[in-house]
Amino acid sequence: MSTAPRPRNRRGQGDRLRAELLAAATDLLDAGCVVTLRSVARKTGVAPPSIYPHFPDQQAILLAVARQGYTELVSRLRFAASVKDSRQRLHAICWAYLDYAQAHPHRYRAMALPGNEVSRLLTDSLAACAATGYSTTQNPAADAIALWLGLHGLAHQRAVTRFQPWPADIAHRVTTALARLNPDRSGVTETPLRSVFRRPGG
Amino acid sequence: MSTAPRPRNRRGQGDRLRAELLAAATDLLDAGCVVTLRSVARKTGVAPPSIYPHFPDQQAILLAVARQGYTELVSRLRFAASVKDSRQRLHAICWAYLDYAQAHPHRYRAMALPGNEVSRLLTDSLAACAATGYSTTQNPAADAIALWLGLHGLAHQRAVTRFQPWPADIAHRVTTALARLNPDRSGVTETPLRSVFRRPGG
DNA sequence: TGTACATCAGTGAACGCGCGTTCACTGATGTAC
DNA sequence: TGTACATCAGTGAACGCGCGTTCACTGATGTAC
Repeated sequence: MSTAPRPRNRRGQGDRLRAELLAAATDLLDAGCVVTLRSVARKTGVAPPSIYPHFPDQQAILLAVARQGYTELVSRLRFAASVKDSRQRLHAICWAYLDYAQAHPHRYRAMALPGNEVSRLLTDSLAACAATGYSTTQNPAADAIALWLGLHGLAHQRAVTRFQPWPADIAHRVTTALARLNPDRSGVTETPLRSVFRRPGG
Repeated sequence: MSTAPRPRNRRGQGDRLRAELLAAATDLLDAGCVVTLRSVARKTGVAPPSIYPHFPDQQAILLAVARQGYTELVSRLRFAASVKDSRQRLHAICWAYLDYAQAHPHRYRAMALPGNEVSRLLTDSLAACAATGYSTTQNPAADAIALWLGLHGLAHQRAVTRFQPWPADIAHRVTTALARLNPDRSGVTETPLRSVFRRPGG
């Protein structure tokens, strides 16, 4: 299975390799493989030293992957933040966050989340929810951070462990509680928990 | 600096080395060093092959460290669960959890938390809080998991990032919200957030 | 329009390193007789 | 009480491997004249 050798970029297009390396590193990470300088080179179809003009060392590659992942996550959150109704907007942002983490668990784990941007988006929606009376929060900024930390806990634990005997509405529980949303049954499926989750002494 | 050679265990005491290896691996992990078979052997003052009678391979060592850490964490939570008042008990458990994670951040990260035992302890206290009227939870078991995930998010993010521009009462916010505790100002310090945390547009 | 040359994009071989794991071994110590 | 022997606790040297990084290089391609 000798693949055709990767065609060399034209003159002036050298930066394309950087993008290819980044994509290869992302693929390796997502596949749960070790991201080494040599594995990235192999995956890209390039000799190991070819990486150096583009990245100073191996951890710079992983850093770039993480940064790109974070940027992508934030852009999805921003899109979710375009929902009109403040309560639905808050839910959309939370769901987008959890979806992204679930879709790319390894990538999510590798991201050292600064959280500032996430919190800012959540703060805006949370403040809007407070203004509309959806939320009883007294401090949207602080509760936005609390909400983000809750989302992170759920997202991370989902990314780390395989079997999760949690109630099906766990995400809803975490978000509504931390956002201090008033009880509102619209669109909420109260799943029968007994099937997936055994209550103590029950 | 040639240290005196480690004295060989007496006959029948061979299992002591296992404990020494485990302690060395824990120290290395806590110090943020790489835990390799050879580094553990070095730290213990023993030749690399000496490990094999005690652990089948390197990841078995790390697994044992993680398991021991989890056991220790749970025992601390159990101790915290001896507090009488249900509300204070819940807080004690949460605080013990966060304290342990903060005291051993690397160890905490290495622990693949099963969470079952943690959730069980939280469920009991949460059910007690509901009975006393402290908490408005309708489903202590499910909310205990939500609470645990929130604690995990906070603990993990604390363990991962250095600088955390979060409000000082963030732990209190996360726990009370997820435990659905009624507002109760007893013993709660409402810290001035403006100093550590900038509100949007403020 | 032709050609010499600089530059660009990437190669191939080699290095030293720490790793996990194997093998045959050593010397102390308890035990059977 | 003495002694041969089995066992135990651990060693030392060696292996093959993949790693990050270096070095001098190659060949295509754009550009100045």
